[in-house]
Amino acid sequence: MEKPEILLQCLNCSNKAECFNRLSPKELSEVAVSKLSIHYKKGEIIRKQGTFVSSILLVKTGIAKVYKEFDHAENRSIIDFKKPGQLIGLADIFNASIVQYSVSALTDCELCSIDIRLFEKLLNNNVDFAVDVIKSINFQSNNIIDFNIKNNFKQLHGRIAHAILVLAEFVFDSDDFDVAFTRRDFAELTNMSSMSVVRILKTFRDDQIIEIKNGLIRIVDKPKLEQISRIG
Amino acid sequence: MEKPEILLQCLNCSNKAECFNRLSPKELSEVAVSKLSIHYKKGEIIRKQGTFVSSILLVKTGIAKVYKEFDHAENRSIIDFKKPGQLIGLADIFNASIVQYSVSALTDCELCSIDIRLFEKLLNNNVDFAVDVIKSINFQSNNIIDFNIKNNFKQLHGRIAHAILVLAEFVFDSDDFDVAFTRRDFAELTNMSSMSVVRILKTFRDDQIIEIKNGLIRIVDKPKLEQISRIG
DNA sequence: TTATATTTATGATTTATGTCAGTTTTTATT
DNA sequence: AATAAAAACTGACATAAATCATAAATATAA
Repeated sequence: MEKPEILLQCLNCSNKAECFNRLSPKELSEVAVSKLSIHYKKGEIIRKQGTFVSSILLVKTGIAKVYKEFDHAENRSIIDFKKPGQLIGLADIFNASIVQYSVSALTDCELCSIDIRLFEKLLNNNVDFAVDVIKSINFQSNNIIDFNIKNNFKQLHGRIAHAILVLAEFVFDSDDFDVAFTRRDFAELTNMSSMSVVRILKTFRDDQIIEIKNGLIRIVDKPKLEQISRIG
Repeated sequence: MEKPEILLQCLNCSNKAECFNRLSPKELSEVAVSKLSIHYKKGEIIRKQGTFVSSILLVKTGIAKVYKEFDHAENRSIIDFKKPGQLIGLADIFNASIVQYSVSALTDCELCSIDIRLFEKLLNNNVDFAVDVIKSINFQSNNIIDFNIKNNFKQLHGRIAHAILVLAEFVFDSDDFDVAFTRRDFAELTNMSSMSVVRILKTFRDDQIIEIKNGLIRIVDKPKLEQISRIG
């Protein structure tokens, strides 16, 4: 018996989040038939803090940034990035029914949207799935907390060095960024003013620790960057 | 048929974490017979970052503080507090097998220790239990992240005001603290130097926003404190 | 292309916060 | 009660970092 194409789409998806491997074929087909595929352009808002939770999203391509807003969005703080294979919205599960963090597209993104009721049903019926979700949630929040604490202990130079290293290793998967990351993004990630970010990126460039071409960063002297991150 | 006393202990425990209500009597009795009851004196280390995970702990009485250590413990950052009914160690589940956060007794504490293997077995066998654990984990980590971001946006006066309000509302459950919270604790919670904490608590006292008697804080002018927290 | 908005850059200045050194008070221990 | 140890306090000082003002460079739209 031939499987319907729509099921194969999810079955063969190479960017599936790990936990979906715990679903039975029947469960996965439920996801497959009801999921929505959406495309976001760079800068578009994917999920807005304060709205009702309606879905869990899977990043298929692109990178999304997760941030918290305060005081009518004048103040923002970037707390995480989502790349292919990662789920957006796990932090909202069984918590409030209100979205906790805004998410926007750092690059063009393709996402799959899964109805939150289906997702919670799967959790309630499949303990392997639930256990894997616990694993993901813990992994994510421990990383967020860890980044924040390390950031807090550093002075500005160390913060930027640390942020660049983390972005290279865990977000862009390369020392040669192909994603535009603005000074303001750095500021919102590291809790400093964008003026200071400008200044410090400048000194890093002058000292030939990084290169900036067309607004894209490339790490030139990684050991130096690691040293600055450690001591500063 | 009479239930054995040891089972009743857990069944009737008034400080049980919510998720244990999802366990069957048989499962709860497994916990009851294997759990260990431990007493810690104020200041003692309950759980040490970097060691192997061996247990999940339930706070029965007292308050514990959760913190992260860096550079051989010279730098510490308090990230959470645990009070009766709350579980310690959920962040370590299915993550690494290494304890992520140190925990020490802020006051004398009575804890129940549950073998991590039993706890993970229960998770794997009881989906209602697992779902409730997801709920707890999300609740905790969202609060930690929220506190941190708010703290980061404030200046020193606002940080201390915010910290005092959060401690009163969510940790000590009273505007009249009965728990000694040192200047250094404030510093490690709000990411500032203890000298600055001293100064600011002094101005709060001079301005009759708080009272400090025997080292214990009492909130006198809550609206003022809220205002400082908001604007500063 | 021009026009407009956004981002980046830079110097001068102010402010916030940490550091250091010394003193007093409180807490713990014998 | 006496002693030691830790915590809290205070002022002077240094410095890190934000703010302001303004210009240059890019990106975006008409």
